[in-house]
Amino acid sequence: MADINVSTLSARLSQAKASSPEGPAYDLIELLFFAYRDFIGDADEILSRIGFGRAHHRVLHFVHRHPGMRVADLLDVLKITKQSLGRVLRELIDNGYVVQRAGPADRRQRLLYTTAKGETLALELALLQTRRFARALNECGEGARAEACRFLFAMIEPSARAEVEALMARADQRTKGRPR
Amino acid sequence: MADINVSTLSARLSQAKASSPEGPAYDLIELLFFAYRDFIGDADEILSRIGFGRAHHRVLHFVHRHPGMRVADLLDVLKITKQSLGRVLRELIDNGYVVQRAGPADRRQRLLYTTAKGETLALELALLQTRRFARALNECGEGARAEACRFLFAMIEPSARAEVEALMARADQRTKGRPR
DNA sequence: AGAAATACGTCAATATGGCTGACATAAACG
DNA sequence: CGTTTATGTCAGCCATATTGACGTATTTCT
Repeated sequence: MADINVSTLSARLSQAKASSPEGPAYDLIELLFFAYRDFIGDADEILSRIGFGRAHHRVLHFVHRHPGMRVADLLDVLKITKQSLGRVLRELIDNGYVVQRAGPADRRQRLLYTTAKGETLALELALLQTRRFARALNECGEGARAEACRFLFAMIEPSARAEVEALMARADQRTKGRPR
Repeated sequence: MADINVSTLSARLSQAKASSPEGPAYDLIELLFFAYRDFIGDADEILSRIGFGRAHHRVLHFVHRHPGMRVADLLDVLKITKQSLGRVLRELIDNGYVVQRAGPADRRQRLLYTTAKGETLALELALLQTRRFARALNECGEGARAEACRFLFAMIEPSARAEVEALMARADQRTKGRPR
C-alpha cells in the first residue's frame, strides 16, 4: 500500500493552504482538475478506439442507467439541444449500441434502450472508472467511501441536489426491477 | 446547517451500492460528474460574460500560478498543441489580461505574466470556486479538507502524481517569493 | 563562422460537439 | 377537427481542438 506516500503528501498539501484562511484554495482547485482529467481519461481511451467521444459516453451511460428513457428526458438531463443529441444518438443507434422503441401508451415517444452490445460497453466503461475509485478509496482507508460521497454531493449546486438525488434513486429502482 | 439533509442522503447513497461489492460504483461516478459540472459552472458564467471560454480560464490560471512560464511549459501542462493555444493566448494578450516578455537569458523565450487586470480576473474565478469548496467542506465537518485532498490526489493517475505535486509545489514557492 | 537545434508564431485544412432557427410528421388531446 | 406534444431533420454558425507545413529569430554545437 502506498499509504505513506499519499498521506504525507496530502498532509503537506492541505497544510500549505489551510494556513491562509482567506486565500484561494489552489490545492483543491488543481487537485479536482487533475482528478477529473484522469477520471474521464480512462473512458476516453476506450471510446476513441471505436470512434466515439464523451458525448456518446454520456448518452450511453444515461440510457444504460435509465432503460426506457424518453428523448426529452435525456435532453433534460444532459442539458443540450435535440439537434446536438441527434447526431450522437444516431451514431449510437446506427452502430447497434442503442435501440428505440415506440412507447406502449404514447406511440409518439421513442423510448431508448441499450442493446446487449451497448450494455457491454457501458459496463466496461463504468467498471474502469469504478476501479479508479476503488484504488483511490483503498489508499484513503476506512470510511473514505462515505466521506467521498458526502463531499461530492456537497459540491453540487444546492438547487440541483434534489434533481440529482431523484435521478439516482430512480436509476437504482429500475436496475433492481429489471435484472436483465 | 444542512447536516441532517446531507448526511442522511449520502448514507443512503453509499449504502445503496456498497452492498454490491463487485458492481459499478454508479453513485460515485455520477456524483463526481455533477460535482465537477457545477464546479466549472461557477467560472463559466463569469467567463462567458466577457466572451471567454474554459480554454482562456485554463491558460489564465496557470500563467497566474506560474508567473514567467514559458509557452512550451504551458503546452506541456495543458497537453494541447501550440496551434490551439495560439488563438486563446492571443485573445488574452489582445484584451490585456496577459503579457509576454522576452526571457532575460534566452531571448527566444516569451515568458508569460498576468497583468493587474488578469490577476484580478484569475483571483475572482479562483475565489468563486474556493467558496464552493468552503461551503461543501463546512457541510462535511472536521477534517474534511484533508480527507478531500487525500481522496482527490489518490484519484490522479499514479504516473502523473509526481508531476502534479512538483507543479503545485513550484507554484506555492513562487507565490510566496512574490508577495505582489 | 557556419550548421543544426530550439522557441515560438502562423497559415490552412479538418474534426468534434455544442448552438439557433425553421420546418416536418405523427400521434394524442380537447 | 384543430391544437399541442414528442420527435426528427435541414442549414448554418461558433468554440476548441487536431495535424502538417513553413517562417523566423536565437542559441548551441562543431
